[in-house]
Amino acid sequence: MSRILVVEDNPDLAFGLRTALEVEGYQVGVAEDGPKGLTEARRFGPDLIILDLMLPGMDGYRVLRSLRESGSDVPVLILTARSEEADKVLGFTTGADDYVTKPFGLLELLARVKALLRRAGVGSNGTHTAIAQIGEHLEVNLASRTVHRDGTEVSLTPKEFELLQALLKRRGAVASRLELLKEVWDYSAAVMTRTVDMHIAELRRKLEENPSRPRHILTVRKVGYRLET
Amino acid sequence: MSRILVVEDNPDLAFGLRTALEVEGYQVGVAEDGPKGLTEARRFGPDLIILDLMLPGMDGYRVLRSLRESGSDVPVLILTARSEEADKVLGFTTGADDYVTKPFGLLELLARVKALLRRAGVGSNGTHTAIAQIGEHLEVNLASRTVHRDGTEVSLTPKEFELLQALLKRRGAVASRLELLKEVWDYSAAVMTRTVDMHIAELRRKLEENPSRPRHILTVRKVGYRLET
DNA sequence: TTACGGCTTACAGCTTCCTTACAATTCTCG
DNA sequence: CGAGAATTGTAAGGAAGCTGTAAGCCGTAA
Repeated sequence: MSRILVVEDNPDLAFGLRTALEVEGYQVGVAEDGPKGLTEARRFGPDLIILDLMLPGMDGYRVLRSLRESGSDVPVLILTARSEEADKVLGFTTGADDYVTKPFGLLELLARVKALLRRAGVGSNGTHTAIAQIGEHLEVNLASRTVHRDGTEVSLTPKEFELLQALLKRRGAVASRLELLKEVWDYSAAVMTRTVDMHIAELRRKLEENPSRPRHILTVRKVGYRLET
Repeated sequence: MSRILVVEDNPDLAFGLRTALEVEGYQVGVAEDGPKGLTEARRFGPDLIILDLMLPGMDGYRVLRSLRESGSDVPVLILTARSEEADKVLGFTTGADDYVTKPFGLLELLARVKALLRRAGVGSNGTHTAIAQIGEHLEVNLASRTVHRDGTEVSLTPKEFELLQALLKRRGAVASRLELLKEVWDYSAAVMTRTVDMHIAELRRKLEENPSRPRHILTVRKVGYRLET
């Protein structure tokens, strides 16, 4: 399912949005201020961001601007109490995709979210057209099936790339060995084998700065692995 | 410049919108009822449609629905006096991309139009260039179906040219063997055959400087090929 | 008939995979 | 805290799989 990041400092509103969005089947992340929003946008890799304009510290415009300056193309829906036309125009000019003023109807908001995701070409399973970032150094391009580390291409074998893709799909969450076996190797039974581990080691060797002390492809003992971005 | 179709029966409002949009540099078409809107959508080929919901005869929802049913993916901004949340949700569900209620601010509307065009990936002009460049040395002229390498013509067979065209359509992204078979050979089933590979080899021989070390027509193991420009 | 394009087949060469064995690490329990 | 057990990391080699490419057949058009 698609991933949505809510950047909102009001805990009640944030909770309400998270709940409503989760009921709709989205994976939701929440950040309570601007800088955290920017960090999460990179780490969480959302397909859409709902951004409050009135944030403590760094206001929403600045968040949006630095998001766009960093090359992100993720759809942004601005949520705010300011209903002046000039504010709206400023929001759109800065690179927003929609602008909803409080108080708003939840159903309308959900409908707008869905419309934005539809337009941005995100399928129901979060088919990113874009490039996924992992940490500071790694970029994964799903369309061309290439991976770049600090700008230079790293060549992965087909299995390695599929495994990375499977991890990426679950980024932040654990991928169990069985899940990975099913998805990458389409095993039906839970054959005990070290195949997954071996390919993980290979990925680490190619992608991690220090393969013996991985910072992105982490081990979850007794279960499987987790990709931290 | 982008083309915008306004479907609006109120002449004053239609005129106002047309003027405002033209000032912004858009090419504007106007239709005063639903059926004409549909006709114009096909004839005029707009990059965006501004659609009033309250139209004589055929209402806006029906226009939108039959537009989408006919396979059109053009962004649609609904413009209406109805501000009930249920109406908005219905609008989005039917396939609208934005929903603005009257009375509206002209600047806001223009900003929303611009945001929609941006998101839909419509540049400031059309996207149809007849000549495609591949690297430093190759030029592909789609209109005359010729390929030039360093200025001198390379003769491709019809199949070779179609294959190149299919790769070109996806430049940067992977084209799977099955996709290529479907598109160039219109195969329905996934017959296992080496035909694609053979023609790729032929293309490389004719287009690449060093066919055994291709720089443009790249192999993506287990999947297919990728054209890098 | 000849020339050409298009397709299949065959095989060589290379890449990729998986298994196994052993090392290293982490956990558990006395 | 320490020993043993469980779990994960990793290197290596043979087997399997994939792609590149040459050769040949067939149908069609000149």
